Amino acid sequence: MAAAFADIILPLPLEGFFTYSVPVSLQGLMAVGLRVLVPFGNRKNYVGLVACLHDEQPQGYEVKDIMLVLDRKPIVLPYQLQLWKWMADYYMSPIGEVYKAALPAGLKAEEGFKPRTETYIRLTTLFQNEQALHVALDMLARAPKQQEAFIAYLQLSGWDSDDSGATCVEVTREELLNVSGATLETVKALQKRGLLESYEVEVGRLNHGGEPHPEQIKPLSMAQQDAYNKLLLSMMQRQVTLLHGVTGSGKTELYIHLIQRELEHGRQVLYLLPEIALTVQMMDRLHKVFGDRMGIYHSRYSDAERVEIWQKQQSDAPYDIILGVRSAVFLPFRHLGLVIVDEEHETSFKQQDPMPRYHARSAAIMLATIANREEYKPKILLGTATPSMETYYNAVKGKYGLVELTERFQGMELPEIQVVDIRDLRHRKMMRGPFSPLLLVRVREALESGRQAILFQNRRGWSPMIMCKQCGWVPHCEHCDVSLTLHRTTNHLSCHYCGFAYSVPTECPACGSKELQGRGYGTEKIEDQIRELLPDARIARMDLDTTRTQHAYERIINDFAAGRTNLLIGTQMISKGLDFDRVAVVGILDADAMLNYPDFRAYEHAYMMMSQVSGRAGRKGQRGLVVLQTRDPQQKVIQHVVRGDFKAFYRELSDERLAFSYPPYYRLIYVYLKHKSDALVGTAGLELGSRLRQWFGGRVLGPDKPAVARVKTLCIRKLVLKLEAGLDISLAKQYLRTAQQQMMQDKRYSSLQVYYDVDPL
DNA sequence: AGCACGCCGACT
DNA sequence: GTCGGCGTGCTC
Repeated sequence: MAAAFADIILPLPLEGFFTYSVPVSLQGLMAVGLRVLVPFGNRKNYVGLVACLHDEQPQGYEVKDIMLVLDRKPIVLPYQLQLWKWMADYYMSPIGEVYKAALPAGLKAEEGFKPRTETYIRLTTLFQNEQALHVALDMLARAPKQQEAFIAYLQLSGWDSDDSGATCVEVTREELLNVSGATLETVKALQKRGLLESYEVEVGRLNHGGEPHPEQIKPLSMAQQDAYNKLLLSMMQRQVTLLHGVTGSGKTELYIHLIQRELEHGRQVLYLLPEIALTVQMMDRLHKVFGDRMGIYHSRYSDAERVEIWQKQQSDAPYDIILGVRSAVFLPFRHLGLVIVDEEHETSFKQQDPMPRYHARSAAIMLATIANREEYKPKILLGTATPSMETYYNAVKGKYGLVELTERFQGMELPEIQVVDIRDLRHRKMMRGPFSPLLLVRVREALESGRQAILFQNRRGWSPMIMCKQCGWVPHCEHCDVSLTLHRTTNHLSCHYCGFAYSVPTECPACGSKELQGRGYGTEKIEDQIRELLPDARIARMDLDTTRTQHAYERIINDFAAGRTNLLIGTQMISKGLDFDRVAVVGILDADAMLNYPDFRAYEHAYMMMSQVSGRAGRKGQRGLVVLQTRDPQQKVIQHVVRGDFKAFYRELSDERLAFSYPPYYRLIYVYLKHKSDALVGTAGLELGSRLRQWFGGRVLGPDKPAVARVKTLCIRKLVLKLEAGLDISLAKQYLRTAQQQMMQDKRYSSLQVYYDVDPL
């Protein structure tokens, strides 16, 4: 009965499984979903995952033995493996890459993870009596810092002279340091004197206290209650429902009621949020309601914490709710009832750089389709104020249910949007740098009346390029075909594609001129210029550069939310699901940059970004204002944003998408070729193109050089495949793979990289 | 992805 | 004559 061979998934970018033999001694321990240690190559060992057990003797190579079985019970459930396989197949990515993305690193490492410990401080036994303590305090008379810290310890521990000291409260070292203001050195000195000693206690990283307070669930407004009823009805009829609610309509409150309902039925909830929107604000709000029944799965948390969540979800007492980012779809659920994908339109739900390039929304729908099939089919709720084209299309066609919330909670009004023609103003010399007079006046008014303002410029750095005034020379990256962005705060030029930093030249290497000037505006320059115009403003800037460190992001948000800063400048980071109460004015400085982006999604993304950032304006009591600066006020996307008319925008854009064969009417697959040699990647592109045209005919576009044709010293070609609805997509992918394999048999292409982006954003 | 093997340049 | 550059090919 016991199987002799096991197909193993290894954390490598290699296609398929690797077959190992199961030594007799391990045969009783084997099961699908366990981790095993296996040898690979000459000297490497890897932690792999058992995908399949069988008795089929592999041919053509010598099979190696599994060395060790690392788990008693499977850490990956059968339905999860099924999800992995779907993902590998659908997104054309090796299953090893899916394995790498799915499991936290600690579970793939050879040495297990170490439990975290906390350092505690206590009195040594010698000093656990009143008399000894007096001696101790006398001893410290000439060491005031130590005495202070010692007394602080006694207070914290609740040491009472009536008491023997045995019932003291335990004190962590960190707590002592925080409360007493003493340094680590001082405490160590006390240990050296033999007064205090430290000890380690293992701590769970989870369960930070706080009981559920179901009474805190707020009652729904009339409009919300109506939507709630419709949601329940829709979710009975359809697997996926879209909740289309304007910003500030109180979608979160609806989610809370739905989550509560799932918990009452004994089912689990997965609440997915985009990376950036998963803020302390949102975590606090849900934690207040659901307490320890909710766990958080976040990339800003340490890997060890993610390992613990994974293990807890495997245990008999898992979290009922997981609030998490994209990768939380990989967590094990035993009785999933509902997946909420909040801010459904957010592009960060699609993984871009390391493979697999998966979309968490699609993965969640697949997850619900295959998980717990026999008892209950989980439901999916997609929530947003600006649905993606794909989702809205599915809702309009009736594939998804659709529930709308059209009014803001408590009758708050949507902001007024004023369009400003900056081309005209520039002609009349009325612009102050990047700011129109209207914007400046309104921002100044807002700040003077104790309210706040946000300036949105979707470009970080000082200026996106510098140019020689004499000869027009522009510095480019050595590794990528892009101009370098000037960063003045750190005084360097930076490539936003590979991250490489260069020093700023003092003179033009082409003509020797010393006049190099920045062209265009990034957030740094905006900050600098507004500081000059509004010297009293308390300004904060939020972009990739100011949020590099651990808590910088939270600090900036909290400072602004609390009013410690009153003018926030930022990139698209500031448009995402943040609630502020005092924002009177939002300025969109350069709408055209977004609209002119060379990509079929440019209008969709521009509409989303502009409406989302506008939604930050105006909350309690006062209607907000958005100043939208553009060179083309009649531009149709801008007009739709001004009217806040998503449906009209959708109709118009979807007509265009149909006419030009783009999603949601057609599926896209991008094929990328990369190689050091531009000539080689050029011929490879042409060859693959003609091979693909044999199968797909006119559905193939390219090869083309993408806008940035070289990244990290690799030259790139891109082919686009447009597949109409109803075409057998898995067959199409088979053709793709076959064409690639056939071409790669040519030895010239052996070091050519080929990869795919299915459903690109 | 690693890692080894292998074939050409500048060093003790 | 050797050390080491990274091109090529393989890993159950």
